[in-house]
Amino acid sequence: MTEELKIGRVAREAGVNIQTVRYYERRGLVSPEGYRDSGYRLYTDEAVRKIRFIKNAQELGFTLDEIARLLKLRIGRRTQCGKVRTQAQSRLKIVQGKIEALRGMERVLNRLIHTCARRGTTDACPILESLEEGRRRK
Amino acid sequence: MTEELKIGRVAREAGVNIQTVRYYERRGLVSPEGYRDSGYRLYTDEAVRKIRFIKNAQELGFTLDEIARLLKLRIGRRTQCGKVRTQAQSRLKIVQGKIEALRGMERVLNRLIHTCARRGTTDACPILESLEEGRRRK
DNA sequence: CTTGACTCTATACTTTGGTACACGGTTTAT
DNA sequence: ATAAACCGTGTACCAAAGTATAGAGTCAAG
Repeated sequence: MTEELKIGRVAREAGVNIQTVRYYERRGLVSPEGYRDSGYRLYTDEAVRKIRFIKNAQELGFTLDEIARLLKLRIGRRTQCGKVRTQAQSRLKIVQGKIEALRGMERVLNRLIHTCARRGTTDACPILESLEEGRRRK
Repeated sequence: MTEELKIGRVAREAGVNIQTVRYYERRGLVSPEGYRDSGYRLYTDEAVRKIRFIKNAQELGFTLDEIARLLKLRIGRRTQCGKVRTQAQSRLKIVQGKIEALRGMERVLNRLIHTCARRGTTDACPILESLEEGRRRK
């Protein structure tokens, strides 16, 4: 069976501060499974996974509000499937846009690394050439 | 020839506030090409492109400090090529990591959208299954 | 059965990335 | 030549996402 964890353990395993765990609870992101009589919060390891997810998603430029919406994306017996699909589709577009932008960066960085190996200088600010798809070009 | 732009125009074209442009200058991200006698800043359209880059990069989870480093990545006549390559390589790894994570999200969202179309419910929190590569799996 | 490690709530402070005045000088279009 | 629209510096304020601290209660290992 999955052990019950107290907040300190959860924080340590997820690599965040204890206050952060409580902060996420206030923000509606991660709730304890239950409470002890003393008021101590009790978690399962799902909480640890959630917090790691949050941290990763932040690195990808999502805000806590967006992350909350991502975490709530699931289909229950009673949930309107249509709403979930709509949400998921709009999130998907955002994700795909980010992937595209990052691929632009990847391409430019690769070029920079190789240009470097052979001849000399690059122009003014090579990285600018990424992330500019679909704007006026010249 | 490329016209000279005053700060208001730059801000408008890049879709940010004038104060933001000055803020970026304080942060060492975007500098005017020169000044008028009156003290007015004068820019070229490179500034507009830079600011758009900054905004895009922020959406991808980069901080202003990281973005400053990205913008400085170029090979000059006198620049140590090795240092630039090292930097570029480490940035590249980060970019590729983000792409991988986003692909995980993409996969899960796609699955969710299709699961939705056919039968009913998904498990507890499907999105958690992305962004978890290389940790304990059960 | 005590002592050190842990937890609780509540409040205050911090950092990052901006925004908003206030007050005064400059440009430009009529 | 003058009003509307800009720009300059300086200072203050804001929101998001934490972090820190105080004061008090709880747990668990010897």
